[in-house]
Amino acid sequence: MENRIVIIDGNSLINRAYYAMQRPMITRQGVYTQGIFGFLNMLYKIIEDYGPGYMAVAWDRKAPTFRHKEYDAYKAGRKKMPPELAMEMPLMKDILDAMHISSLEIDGFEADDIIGTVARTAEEQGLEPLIITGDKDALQLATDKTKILITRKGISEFDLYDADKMKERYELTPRQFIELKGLMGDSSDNLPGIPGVGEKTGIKLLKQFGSVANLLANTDQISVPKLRQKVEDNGQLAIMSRRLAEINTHVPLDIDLEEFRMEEPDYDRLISLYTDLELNTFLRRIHPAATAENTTEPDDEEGKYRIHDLSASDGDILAELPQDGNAVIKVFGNSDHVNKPKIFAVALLQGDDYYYIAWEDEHPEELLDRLSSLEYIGSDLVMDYYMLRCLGAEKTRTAFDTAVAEYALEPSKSAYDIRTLAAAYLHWEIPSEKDVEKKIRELGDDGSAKHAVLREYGLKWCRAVQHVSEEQKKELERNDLMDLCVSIEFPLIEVLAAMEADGVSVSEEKLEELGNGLTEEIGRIENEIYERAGEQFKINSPQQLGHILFEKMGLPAGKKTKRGYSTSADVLEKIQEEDPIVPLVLQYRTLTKLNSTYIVGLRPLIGPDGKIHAHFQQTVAATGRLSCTEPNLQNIPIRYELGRKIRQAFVAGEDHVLIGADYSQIELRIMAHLSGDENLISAFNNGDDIHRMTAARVFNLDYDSVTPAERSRAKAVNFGVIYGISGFGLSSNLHISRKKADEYIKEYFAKHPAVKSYLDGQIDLCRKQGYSTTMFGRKRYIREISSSNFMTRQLGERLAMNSPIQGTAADIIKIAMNHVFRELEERHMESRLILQIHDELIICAPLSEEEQVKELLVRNMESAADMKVQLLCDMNAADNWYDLK
DNA sequence: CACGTCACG
DNA sequence: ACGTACGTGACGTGT
Repeated sequence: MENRIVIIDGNSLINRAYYAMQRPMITRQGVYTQGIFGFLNMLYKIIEDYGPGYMAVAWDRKAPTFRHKEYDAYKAGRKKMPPELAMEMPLMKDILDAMHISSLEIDGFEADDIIGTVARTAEEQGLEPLIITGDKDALQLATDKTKILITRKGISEFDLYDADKMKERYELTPRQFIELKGLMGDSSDNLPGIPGVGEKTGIKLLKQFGSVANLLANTDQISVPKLRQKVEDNGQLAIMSRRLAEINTHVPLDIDLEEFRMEEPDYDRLISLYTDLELNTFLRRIHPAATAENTTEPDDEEGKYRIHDLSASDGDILAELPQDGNAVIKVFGNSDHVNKPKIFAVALLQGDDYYYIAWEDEHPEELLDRLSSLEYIGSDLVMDYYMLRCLGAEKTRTAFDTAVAEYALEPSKSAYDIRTLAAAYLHWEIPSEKDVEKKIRELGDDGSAKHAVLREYGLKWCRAVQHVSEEQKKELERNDLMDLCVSIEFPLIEVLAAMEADGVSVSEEKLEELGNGLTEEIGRIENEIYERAGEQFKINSPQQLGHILFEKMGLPAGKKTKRGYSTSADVLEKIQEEDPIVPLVLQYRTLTKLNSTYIVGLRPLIGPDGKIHAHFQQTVAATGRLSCTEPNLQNIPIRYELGRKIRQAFVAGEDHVLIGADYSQIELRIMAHLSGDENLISAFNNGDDIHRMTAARVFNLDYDSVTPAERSRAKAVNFGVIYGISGFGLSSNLHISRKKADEYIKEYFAKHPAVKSYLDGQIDLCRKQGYSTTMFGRKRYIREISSSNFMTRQLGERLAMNSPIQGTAADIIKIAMNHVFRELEERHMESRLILQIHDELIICAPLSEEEQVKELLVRNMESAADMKVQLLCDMNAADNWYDLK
């Protein structure tokens, strides 16, 4: 719409954007961007939806008492802008400037007044104003030409108001909206209005009297005596509130509407701003337009590549392929991790030679061997390796992985795909998988069309990986992270791929049997719960359950959640004795959890080979740990017998045995080492029971007289220390008073002063550097630590204490995995590492290798790091996971 | 898609 | 006065 002018309330929108984001967005340099991010999302949406010909953004710049001397407390109730958001403001204005969108601000006036003035002027000159704000005050500006968009649900949705819609919604004209505010006031603006008059009464009065002035002149006509009294008593407040509520549409502003006309942005500046602010979504979005003139077009040098268009079935393919060295690789295929993956094509880039191998089932036996002789550069290589390994490749060595490298640089990011990285590092636009699929569909799904598309896409991909990796190498060096990548993370990739490809054997029969038992029991309990409740309801719905327990049955409710009563296990456990329905509900929860997650959820993930091939993800956990999905094999039940039985379904298979070893107290040992606390070190090196020892020290007991209950309390204290101790946390965990918990902590630190100074030191260091570091140099940026919000800052401090410990443990077991994998390989053994559960490794071994594996597993794990305290493992063997204890 | 809940280390 | 233990993933419910 060419004659549409969009006028935005900048403060209102960036505020809403800032608070709508539940997680902070911060760049590596520590610049907050969540307000900008939300603002831009909204801005782009408006431009797309309305295509305005003109646009301007208005900002508040008002000394509070300048205009409204009458009422000093005006807006005193408003919260000050947090510094995190304040630092975003100049950047936001820079971005708008680069977009050639005018920012309007005048000392002494609010954005509202500027908006009102611009809208009035624009309307007089024949334009159609559209006002965007989160503040309902602006509704008074609506006319038949001027429309108002009010944000809803944060900033993602809008309600459109014009004069008609106002009439419909409020039964008032826009001008009467000012009168309404005069009557009801506005607590956020600290406008008093008439006490006791809200929206309902206000509208009723205005329908009768039309305005505040008319109302006050005719108070005798107010039918309700109490209301009449209130109006008469507070007439002055209403008049003042009304005056303050009215937006000034005549601020001193020279308006030349032509200055607001939409223009092409300054792409260079915008790209540099988006890059610095790590706003990759927007970088990508402006890219197609920007590249045309402003950045290196990645395609213009494509001519320099020698394209080798090959087919796996070619007799002489081996002669065509590189013999050795590094190559960028991208394997196209389908791997759902249940069925055997199918490779469709392999793309390789070595120097200026680009090889595209259309994959055929018929191919020389040596083809996979040849592919095993290269070292690879890729992006998320574990996927490529998984497919190659499932088809028989035995070696998949890594020179570089852009996803893993980026994770090392910044482990809390949400996306590490090459599209995002290419946009961030190179300003290149790589087509998305979706675009590629669409293109293939359009061309018809025959093989040659698909190959044509993938051949082109593969080269783009490989070139992006190549260039991104060069940039990342510099960054890794600058940040001392190259070593972590080269000696731990990159070698681990093929270990994970092999673990995924080998998979874990699962007995479907056993699972079925366990499932039947559960289903039967669930049915019984379900009926009993319905009987006791007197009705049927969804027991797993916290909302419905809360209604039944706390309203219908009148049981004492504990904490509340946003939506109502909390029905979490710790709340229910406290009222277990009150009614037999409570323990039944707890039991029902346990059983349905086990059944739906670990029986029903697991079954479809078992492949035709009788195995589960879970994904081990290397770029998810901010501390450096691995994570495991589809299914998560790192949270298979163990603590309680009933759930633990699920492990019976995970089996070694015929003539095989499972061998598992787990580190004993690895995190406490790491803390002993890092802090250098002599008491802890000697306790560990003496082989003492550390929880018992802690109990003796903290509760002033004799080591030998510590009871199991005391030991268990001490264990919670030890965990507390690792998690970044807080009195509240410990007290709620142990169900003791806050005071008692504080005493324990005080006593712990008194007995372990080195631990205290170590943890304090970690907080200090993190505050200075902005990140925490593990023994092996892994970093985690912790912006929370310099937050102005107390809660957030405390969280940051806990993270600063915990991350080096949890992260070092992650480093150590990764090193052990690398060593175990390599030794099995070098000794040409058939045993396979199949699982990692944070402090535990499990190998599936042929019976003939059992003894060798037991030795090598423990040896490699215990020697993975050199510390002031010994690393010790417990080790077991059995033909199923349950018996591995 | 967010939330509450609960499984693991 | 704030209202918290650290790190994950999957499920069912309800918007």
